[in-house]
Amino acid sequence: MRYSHQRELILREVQSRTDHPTAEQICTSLRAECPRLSLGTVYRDLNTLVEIGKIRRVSIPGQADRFDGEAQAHQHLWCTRCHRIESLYIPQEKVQALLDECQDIRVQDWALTVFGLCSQCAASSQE
Amino acid sequence: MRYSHQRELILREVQSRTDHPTAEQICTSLRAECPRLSLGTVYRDLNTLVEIGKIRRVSIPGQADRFDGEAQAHQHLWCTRCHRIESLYIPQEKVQALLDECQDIRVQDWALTVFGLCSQCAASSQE
DNA sequence: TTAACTGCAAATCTTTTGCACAATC
DNA sequence: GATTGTGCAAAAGATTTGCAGTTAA
Repeated sequence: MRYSHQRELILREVQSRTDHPTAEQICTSLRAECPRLSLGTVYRDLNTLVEIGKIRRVSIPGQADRFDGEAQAHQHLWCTRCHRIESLYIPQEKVQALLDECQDIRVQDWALTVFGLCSQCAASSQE
Repeated sequence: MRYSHQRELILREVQSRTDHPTAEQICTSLRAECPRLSLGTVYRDLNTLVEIGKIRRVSIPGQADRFDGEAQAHQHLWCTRCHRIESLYIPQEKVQALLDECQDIRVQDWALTVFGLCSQCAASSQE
């Protein structure tokens, strides 16, 4: 794979953010320094970056995919009140204990998404 | 909510199948007994049935949503070889042990999707 | 009778793709 | 110079929605 200015910008943008942006949000932000950047290119480069394992895709039903600069496997919380995505870091051995149940299948990857209230919203909802 | 013939048909169709059909597949099947059934109605009724907890939505990135007549929480395997979805039944206490890690958030629901080879494909891929 | 539900078609939203041009190696 | 990547616009795919007519209570 050959170097590409756009792909590098997109990678840095995703890695520098913790808010799990969509392709559209990434494109809008980057147009400040790269006005000609097209949404098609952003989608193409994001797909490439996911394929080579530099970033991760976070899918929430009914919404545009979001992207996460944290390359290692972890989990996500979709806050049903403030609609933000928060990364969760459940210890790998706990996840492994769960996947060990899958005896006869061959696990390649997995995704755990929790729906509920993030710590802030949970705290503010208490009397 | 008032009774609806279409919604009842759709519920029975989803409950009677184990292949996690898409809205389109459900619509096509049901047109045999309800020729005028429209895809819009199928989507509307599926959303309603998910909301009231009678069925579950299964989302795989980049694909049309699928629906599962098994109302209770469980997990899914997306076979990367034969592209079928298989339900997994990991014991609740194992899942709970994992969710117990989420101390400060309030869990309402969760989805665990495993990507890999189903038992059939895993078996046939061995020498 | 009236409020909810449906069929139909058009609209919306997300993502991909074809193509001519530009950038990298 | 050959090939990969990009911008642009159009296309494709999934899902929602407006509206007029139908149906359940």
